[in-house]
Amino acid sequence: MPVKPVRCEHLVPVVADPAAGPAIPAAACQAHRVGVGRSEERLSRGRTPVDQQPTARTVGEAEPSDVHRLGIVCADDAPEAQVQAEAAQGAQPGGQNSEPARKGSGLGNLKIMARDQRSVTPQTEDFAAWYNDVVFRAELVDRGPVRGSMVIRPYGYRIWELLQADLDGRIKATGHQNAYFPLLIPQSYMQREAEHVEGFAPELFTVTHAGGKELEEPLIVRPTSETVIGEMMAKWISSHRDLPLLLNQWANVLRWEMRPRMFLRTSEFLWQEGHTAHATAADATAETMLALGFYQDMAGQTAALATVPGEKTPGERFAGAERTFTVEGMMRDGRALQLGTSHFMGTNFAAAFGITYTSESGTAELCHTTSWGMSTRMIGGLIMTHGDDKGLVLPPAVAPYQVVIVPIGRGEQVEPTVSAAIECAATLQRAGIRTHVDDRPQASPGFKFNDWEMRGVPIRLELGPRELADGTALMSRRLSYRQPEAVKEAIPLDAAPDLLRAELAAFQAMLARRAADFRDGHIAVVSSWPQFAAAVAVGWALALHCGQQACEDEIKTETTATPRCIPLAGEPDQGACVRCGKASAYGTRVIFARAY
RNA sequence: CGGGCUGUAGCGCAGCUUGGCUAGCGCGCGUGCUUUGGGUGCACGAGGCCGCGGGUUCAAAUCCCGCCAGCCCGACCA
Repeated sequence: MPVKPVRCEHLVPVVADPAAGPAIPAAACQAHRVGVGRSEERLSRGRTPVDQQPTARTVGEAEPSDVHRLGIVCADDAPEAQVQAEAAQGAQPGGQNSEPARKGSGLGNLKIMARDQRSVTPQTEDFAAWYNDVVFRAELVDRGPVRGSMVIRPYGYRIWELLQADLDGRIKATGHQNAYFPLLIPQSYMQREAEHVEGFAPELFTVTHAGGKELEEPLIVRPTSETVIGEMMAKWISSHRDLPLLLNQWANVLRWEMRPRMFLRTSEFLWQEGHTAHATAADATAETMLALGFYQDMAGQTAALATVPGEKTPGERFAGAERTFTVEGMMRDGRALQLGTSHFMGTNFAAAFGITYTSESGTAELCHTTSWGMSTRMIGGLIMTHGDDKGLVLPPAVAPYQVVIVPIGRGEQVEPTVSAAIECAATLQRAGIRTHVDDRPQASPGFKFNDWEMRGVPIRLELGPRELADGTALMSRRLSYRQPEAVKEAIPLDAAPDLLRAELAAFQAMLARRAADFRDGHIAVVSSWPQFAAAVAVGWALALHCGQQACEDEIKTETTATPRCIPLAGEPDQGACVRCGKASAYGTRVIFARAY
């Protein structure tokens, strides 16, 4: 992935929006937490006569192959100018009704709750509040009863399943096999690799009692599975013929979190962890890079995220690893999010767990191991990369519903429009397009439009008497290529499957392109400390660094920015450290950014 | 764990300063009518251990102490 550096002066505010009105102090936004409505119940209760035909309602699901087909699209479908226009578009304030609420005099500003409860906090006003509004209102998650826990609701879980299916395919296609290892790990296992224990000690959950009695040896709830899997690998590997051993598991892990944040930092999260053992360091290194490629590819092709792959600096390395690699994503507020990570362990774990093999020449040798993971955090990355003031924006490849059909009609027209919608959905479904019919009788069309836009559905079709008469549907995109956004387009129903497939592919490409442009526009090559500080305030800084831990710490204290990675594609460069002036390390520039 | 803020109906809030009427309002929810092409309107209705536990008082949503939870800012992290 090429890093296109721009000069510092090209940096722009994260979201340029002169129309957004006065900024409101974050403290005042307290009042703004948005709760979760009951529309889930509504969905299940709103039975209509037409609904007795169960085939049609949210008909089926696309085949995994369709997901891949949609996911891999060319990024050049949308002309640059349109993409630029979109970027500006995304920054516009949300729904039509949010305007009156935002103006208002001094006192009004303190009472933000005066704003329409139906719209989300604008990103420019408070990005964190915006994020919270979106995850709850789009019904991706709900809060669990225990601090730091998260309930992933059906709409959010479907996104995870789509990501999962994509990555699982990539993992299996390269010869890895899925397995499952236990949640509970003897405490002694954790202690065998010195750095590993030390690194994880502050975040461990420990089980001290079972069956009403205190355990002789406490159990650890896995924060990651290197230790159990290492133990099993030692048992399973004896000859070079057993290598490489390529394992993966989909699992939950628990790590105590001081400051939970939905998807980004919760005490329990879902992930995939790959664990492999190899004869040589070269093989293991190649594996490490292969896995990193999974994440980079899936982030770019499927999630439409813009990333920079690189190596972690020693201070950011995984506990127990020799080298750690990462795929860093750029969020719309200019912060970095680690989307996937891949570790070369050398022989550290092999030595700790006795993972050895007999070589061809008969000598006993230590294996070289790797591990790599991608978690539900990726969903947070999706939200913060594509979302706007109307709410979520989902790339078609991971959208639970790629198309939502809103039947429109009153009185006697309800039945025919709803059945037409259901029929249309069935056709699209057969064409591999995930389609949903919103036939809630009590909600007005306008409400549904806003609702599905908030939930990020890429394409909406309106089907009313007029369309029925001439065999068309009115299509509108969550983000359009044209201005003004509200433009709707009539499409012939009989050509809908092909047309929509193309639309979805174009939409996917447009998002990927937009994200890449945003990333490139927010990475600045900096050569002085003031430039550095300015750059990390709004985006990423590409800087020469001495590599000293103390210097890193100072940078962090002063700017809250940390080294995110040493880009793999970084051009050779050296000189004075941007902070302390000593000779630079790493042979190339390092990305510094504020991170999640 | 430190600093700041907040817990009253599903959600958003008022009431608390100065203790006392039946604890209110908006949205949402239910029923009926009316409506439906960008967040329909009207009527009626349901819904509240006022975060939890103690204390002061004739009397506590209101005052005092403790605890718990959530949000924002710092140290940790996929």
